[in-house]
Amino acid sequence: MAEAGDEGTASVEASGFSDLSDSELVEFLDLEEAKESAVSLSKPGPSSELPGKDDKPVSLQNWKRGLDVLSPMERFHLKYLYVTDLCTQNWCELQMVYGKELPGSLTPEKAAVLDTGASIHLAKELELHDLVTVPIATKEDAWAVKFLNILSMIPALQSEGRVREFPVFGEVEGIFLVGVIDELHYTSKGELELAELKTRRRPVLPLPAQKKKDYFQVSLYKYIFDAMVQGKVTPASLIHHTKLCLDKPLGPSVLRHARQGGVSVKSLGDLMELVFLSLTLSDLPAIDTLKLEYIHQETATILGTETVAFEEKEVKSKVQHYVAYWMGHRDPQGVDVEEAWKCRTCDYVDICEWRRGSGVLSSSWEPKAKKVK
DNA sequence: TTTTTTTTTTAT
Repeated sequence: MAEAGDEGTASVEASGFSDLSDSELVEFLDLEEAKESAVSLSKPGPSSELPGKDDKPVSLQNWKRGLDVLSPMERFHLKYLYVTDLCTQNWCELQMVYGKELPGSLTPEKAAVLDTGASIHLAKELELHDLVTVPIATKEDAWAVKFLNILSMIPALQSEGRVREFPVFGEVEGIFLVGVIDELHYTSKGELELAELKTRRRPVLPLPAQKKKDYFQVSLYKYIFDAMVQGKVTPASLIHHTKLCLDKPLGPSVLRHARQGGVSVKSLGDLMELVFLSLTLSDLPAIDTLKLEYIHQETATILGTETVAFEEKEVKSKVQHYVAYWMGHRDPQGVDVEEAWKCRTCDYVDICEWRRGSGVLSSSWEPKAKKVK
């Protein structure tokens, strides 16, 4: 399968400070506020002497306030979301928001666990097919590679009965979602099954809260995949959300890869039409079953296998609720008090507004508060 | 914007 290489990324990211848009500047301001909060949380000083409150020019404050009307989609400059964004949102909406605002920082410990998981997934994929790196220069190239993958995976699924890393995309409740299905295969009964592998550092099954998140993830995949094979995800919708330029010429390495794969295509538009036809005319069924498998990273012991029922109504209403945040129809929420234990693994626990606002910081959380008083 | 990779710290 083809992998998009990251040629050209450097020049994109090297854009100068002058390119900074208004809302990007606001993000920096927000960041400073967050730092202030963290400081005042750990060592509260005399409240009237908090610095910097009145320093900002009035015009700047008004400007900032005006930009508050931007939806999170606009504020973060997002054209679409990843399936896993909504899953993180399912775990804790505020944690997801902080992750978008302050990207990057991972503890080495956590990074190592993620890395191991990624390697196991890669090894699984390599069992099924080779990987080819295709250098890309534009987002059009990147999507072209994705399309070429779909074009080769559909016949592979129908003839060999199994593929991994199947790309999915489509509009759900007004928002465009993009993701990758871990594995699709036909069972002995001839049913199309989605299998999602979850590797775990410790040899125990996840808590219900995490299982719920995983159920939601596979449910979203089915929702989008089914829409794709039913012709509900149109090239027009794809173009509308991703703002792909059909007239931008594809890179030479992408064209070469297409040719080698037996796809004679001259433009991205051609390719999209081809994908649409292949998806809808290949007799691909909707996904019949959703399976999750949990294995131990170190020993590869199977910890458990679960089959999930697809509850369309429930998935839809959850997505509607999450989308309401992204569209700016409501503020983000933290976890309920009974799920405050999630905060223990959260990188943003020190700056989290939710914890201060909802009484979670009361005696049971900070026994010190009692002593001090 | 190339998606995803996975959750701790015990002892009661």
